[in-house]
Amino acid sequence: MAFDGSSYHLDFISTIEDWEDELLKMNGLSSVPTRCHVPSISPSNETYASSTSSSRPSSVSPASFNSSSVTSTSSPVLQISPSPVTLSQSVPSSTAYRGDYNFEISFEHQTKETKATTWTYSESLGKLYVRMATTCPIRFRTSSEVPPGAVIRALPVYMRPEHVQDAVRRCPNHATSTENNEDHPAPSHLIRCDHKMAAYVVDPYNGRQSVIIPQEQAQAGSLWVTNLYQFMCFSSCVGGLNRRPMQVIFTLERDGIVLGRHAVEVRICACPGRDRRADESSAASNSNGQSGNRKRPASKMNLSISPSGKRHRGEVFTLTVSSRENYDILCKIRDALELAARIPTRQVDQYMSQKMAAESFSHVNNMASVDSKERCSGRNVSMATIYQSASSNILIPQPGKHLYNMTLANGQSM
Amino acid sequence: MAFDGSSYHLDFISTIEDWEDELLKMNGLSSVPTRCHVPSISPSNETYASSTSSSRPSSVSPASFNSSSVTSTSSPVLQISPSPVTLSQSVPSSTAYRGDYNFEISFEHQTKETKATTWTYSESLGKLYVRMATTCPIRFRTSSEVPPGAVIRALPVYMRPEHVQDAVRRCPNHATSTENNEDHPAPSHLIRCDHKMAAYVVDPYNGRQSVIIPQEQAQAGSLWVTNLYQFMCFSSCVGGLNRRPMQVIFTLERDGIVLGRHAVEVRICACPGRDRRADESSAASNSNGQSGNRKRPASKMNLSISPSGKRHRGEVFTLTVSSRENYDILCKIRDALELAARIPTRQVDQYMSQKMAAESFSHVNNMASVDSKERCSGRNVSMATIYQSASSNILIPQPGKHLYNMTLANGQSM
DNA sequence: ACACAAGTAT
DNA sequence: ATACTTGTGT
Ligand SMILES: [Zn+2]
Ligand SMILES: [Zn+2]
Repeated sequence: MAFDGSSYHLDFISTIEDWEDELLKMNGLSSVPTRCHVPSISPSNETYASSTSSSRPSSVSPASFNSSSVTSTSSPVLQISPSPVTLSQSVPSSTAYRGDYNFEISFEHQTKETKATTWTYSESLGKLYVRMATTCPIRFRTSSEVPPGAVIRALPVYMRPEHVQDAVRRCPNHATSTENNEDHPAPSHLIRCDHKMAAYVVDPYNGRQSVIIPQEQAQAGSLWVTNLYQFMCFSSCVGGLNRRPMQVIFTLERDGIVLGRHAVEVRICACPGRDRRADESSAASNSNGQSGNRKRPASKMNLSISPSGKRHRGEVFTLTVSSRENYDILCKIRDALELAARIPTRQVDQYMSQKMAAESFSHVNNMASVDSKERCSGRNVSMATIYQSASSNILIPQPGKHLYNMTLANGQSM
Repeated sequence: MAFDGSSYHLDFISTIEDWEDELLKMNGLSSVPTRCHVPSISPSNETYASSTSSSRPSSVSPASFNSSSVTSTSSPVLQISPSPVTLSQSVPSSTAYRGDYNFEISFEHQTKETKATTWTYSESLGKLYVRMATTCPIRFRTSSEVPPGAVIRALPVYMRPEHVQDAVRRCPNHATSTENNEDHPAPSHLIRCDHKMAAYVVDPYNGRQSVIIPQEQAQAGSLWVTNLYQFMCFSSCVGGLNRRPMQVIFTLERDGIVLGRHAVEVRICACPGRDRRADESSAASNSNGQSGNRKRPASKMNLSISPSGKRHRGEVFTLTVSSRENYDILCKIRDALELAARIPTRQVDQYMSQKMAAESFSHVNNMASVDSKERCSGRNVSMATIYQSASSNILIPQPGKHLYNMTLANGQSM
């Protein structure tokens, strides 16, 4: 029996009995003869219908995008035989069901970080917004008398009737990338759980992929047990979820019997905060008469920006430089100058006033600081000056009587 | 010998000699002993470094996204041994070269369909906009005396210095999808040619994929031969081109020798018309005074809301300069750099390719001219270099052995 | 052809 | 955090 620190590898379990033994130990029990709480699980490679020369015939025929030509991974995962209630029906139930053990899930109340948060849960929409491949804590509660050997399964299911029958799996891009997949037992699974006992399951009959972890009792004084989940594709991933709304069905199971169930719609995206806000406001605007928010400025009505000043036409000057390093620098500078010339006057003004405002803080008392207005006029040094300077090497300062200081914004990559 | 009606399958050619025989027959010649005009081509499966149980070891180790775990396809393609001039250099030349046979390419003049067109070519930008997986006619011209056995190769190459060394290939999603890949010999190739003699080639040393077709003489009364190409990923495909600008290098070759070359930047997108228009108007707004078109609705945020463009970073570096003249110059440069940093990547890329195109006319024979690609990397001179240069006065060029020339657009008012 | 959606660069 | 890019639905 061995842990790999994050997720369970079948490499280290010779049989499902080992997993069950470990599970029971966690519940303070020793291995018992009846190990059927996860019925008929038998280890096997996760195998897709594929054109590879895999010697093991695959019984999985996933419905979604092109899985038939996806390479077979050699990652060990559990393959579970029919678990009628949970998996093998073509449309798993998503009905909330507390059950006899008061199975509940919830999300931590977030500490006011509404912005660049990695996940956020909308109570009003019952929808979780989570950034791809980040860790999202989900809390589970059961009454204390849950029999040992129970597990919590997380199963993703499409919400629209047209798609419910499709198994939810990662898109080929993400499933076959090395990114995040190194040493992971189930690269093609959308949902991962950081639990060390996590086992990745694929239903041989409908190809649905899920992850199970043992149900554990909350620690003393706590009602909730927190488990860490990761979602490994965007809801928008082409060839995968492909913008199809999806929910995760969490079931408390024992002996293949569902003891409790809760479903949460999950949107996996790059900007959970933005998207939640957008969803909630559009929901608000149509549920009540809140004409409140339009989503869009009605297109081309947009006030067009003033076209920037016209540029004189195509005359070209040639500057000869006798050092490669200076040549490179000057190329960069020329490019910056010519690009800068494309910026609308308004933006330049904005930049300038920012600059001036910023510099009112940066004056160092023992240095001469050129007055902003005066400095601005520095912009009018003629290009010829620089040409001359560069080509005649007079960039060598005269041993100075004054020190000027100049501030530069960070992040300038040259 | 058999045709499949659209592209050439190695299934039907037992050896490259068959391909060559056919090629010569098309040129009105019978098979001849010397078949080396496509050097050392040997048929083989295209095989990626992969974790599949393919018994055939792969010599190809492509650079791009996750190819190492992509399934091996069983589609036959040609694998070409080193063709030094064209393929095996890590950065293939893209210099236009008419050569002795006046090799030229062009695009049909489009019949006013500016809208939902499937492809459009911008003469001003030298850039082709084409919808993915549609057929795009490209016209080739050579003088009539081209020796028999010549081929035309289409090789995609990334344009930015950071990516030029990556082989351009389809993203895993599209490469492994069944869509468009049924019976195609090269599902992972970005570029397809509808020619019945098309042969798909992969360089075993750098993984670059290309397609070759025989060069043919124009029909009587016509200068041009039209060939039909397809581009099988979006320029934006995640895990593939991934928004990286790309060009296609067309070479006229015989016996592995490049007889002529032309490169065309290609953007594969969903809306060629829209995107061309966007590119051209952003280009126009800089190069001439065409106040005509704005590029952007100017994001009403800018107009209505706080002008307080906050510097996210706010870090400020202070540079001391001991000459007033240099101080003025550096102020100007700093402003240009910081303004230039606000320009969207796309516009910068466009500026760069215009620059490169313009310079192809300005090469002066008795001056060393730094290759455009190489020069681009000059943009990566770190800011620290300039700081250092400016503050330690090392802008003094070493008495040069080379003269570099640099062109500057007019109208730069400093 | 327009407008939205949603990842990403800045 | 903002706003641009770009595929997609209508
Ligand atoms: Zn994905
Ligand atoms: Zn693609």
